[in-house]
Amino acid sequence: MITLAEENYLKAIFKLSGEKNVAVSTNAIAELLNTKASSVTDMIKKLTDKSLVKSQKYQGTALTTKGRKIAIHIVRKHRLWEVFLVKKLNFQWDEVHDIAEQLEHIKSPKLVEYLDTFLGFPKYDPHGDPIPNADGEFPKAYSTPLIKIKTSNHGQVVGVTQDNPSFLQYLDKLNIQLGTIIKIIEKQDFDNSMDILIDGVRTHISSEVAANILIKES
Amino acid sequence: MITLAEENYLKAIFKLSGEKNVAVSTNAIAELLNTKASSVTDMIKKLTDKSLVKSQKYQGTALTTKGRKIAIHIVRKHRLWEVFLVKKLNFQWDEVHDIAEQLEHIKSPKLVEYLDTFLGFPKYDPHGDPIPNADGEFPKAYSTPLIKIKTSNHGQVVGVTQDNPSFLQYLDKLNIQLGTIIKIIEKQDFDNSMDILIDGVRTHISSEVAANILIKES
DNA sequence: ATTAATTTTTAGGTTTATCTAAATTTATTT
DNA sequence: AAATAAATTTAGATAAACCTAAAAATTAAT
Repeated sequence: MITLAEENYLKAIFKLSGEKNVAVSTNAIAELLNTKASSVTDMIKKLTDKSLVKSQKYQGTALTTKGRKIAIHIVRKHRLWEVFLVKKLNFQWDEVHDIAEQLEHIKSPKLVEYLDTFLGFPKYDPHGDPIPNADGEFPKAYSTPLIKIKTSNHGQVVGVTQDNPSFLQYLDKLNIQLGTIIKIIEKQDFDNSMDILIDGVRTHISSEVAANILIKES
Repeated sequence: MITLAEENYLKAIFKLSGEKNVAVSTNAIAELLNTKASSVTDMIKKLTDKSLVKSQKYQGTALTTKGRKIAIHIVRKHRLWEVFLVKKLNFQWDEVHDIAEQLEHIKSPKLVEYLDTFLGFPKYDPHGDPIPNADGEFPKAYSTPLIKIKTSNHGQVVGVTQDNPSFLQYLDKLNIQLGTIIKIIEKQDFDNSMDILIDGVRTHISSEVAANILIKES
């Protein structure tokens, strides 16, 4: 049995080590979890005993295959619940994080898969982050949500992750269609909105719209 | 802040004391929560300090208005989540208890109300149990335990007062579901067991089973 | 109305996940 | 390369929620 605290540590190490699964420092984990380095050392010992992380004294900590699998599963749950909260319960996308942080710890293998089915197997969460499938595989990066594209980069619209009429009509009005070339001019940190260039015309769009447009970078 | 353990104690005391909010014994709480009487005594002290229960040494424990309000809110969440799991995610009614037991502890006032709206403000959960509204009021009760129904009378199954999987599966086997019409044919005084008629078929059930089936007389 | 049985509480421990403070190891400066 | 700074670990405590065993209070039985 994996405790709630253990799950949070695995998730934190996963977040810090990213794709490459590099070793992360004790202090980095402590800062992310708002706890003390000594507490982290204690927990790392426990996770090591359970073969969920590999750690060398003073040299940092990395997830084992087993630990990584669990971490990805928690991320999967978190992002699926976020989709549920926004798409089904009509939460704003910036209200859902803390609730998903609780829901991600609900234990029931069936629940996650039923929820995924109910939501129509979404590939991205409301923030544009990719949702791993039941096998822990992330969607291949043919496309990236517009919101994740870096300033001054550009790419082609290859899809959307929302299909309600008002959203699509709004895209029409912005002259955004499949194949449209979009360039990021400027991003606002405080609300994640952005200025983009479409056919030489500068337009401002909200983070919510940007999260639902899929781009193939070029 | 109320902890998960505290919430479970409040819910247990609420379940045991029922409508009348009578004092319940330490042992009864311990048995329901699969814990020891000494642990219950410890927790009662803590809940007393927080003004959530009132307790007299050796004389039992009852909820305060504040404690009762919290307990009812947990029941509300539990039952709304059960509706979600059965109606939206297509779980069977006998699979949802353990999951709802986890979901009921998610903290977010908005979440419960949005969920209620999403579900269309249901009045009963999949087991026929009433769902209190946001103000903690239960829909008016109109049911009687089968065991209290007089011989030769009949009525319709509108709920159960127990939701462990083996009980529910047993009901399935007896062809007893919500809406089933049951007539009392004969009662055994010495053990309170009874013979009943379901769809023209005579069946014998124990008092324990009869005590947990809610009937609307007709 | 004593005695016996049961229930409840108290006393003292255990485990999990924290913490502070001190010691140790590694990294950075001069 | 020695001294200083920073990062990490160890040692010892604490609070929550549980436990066992023994003492105390209540209830039931003779």
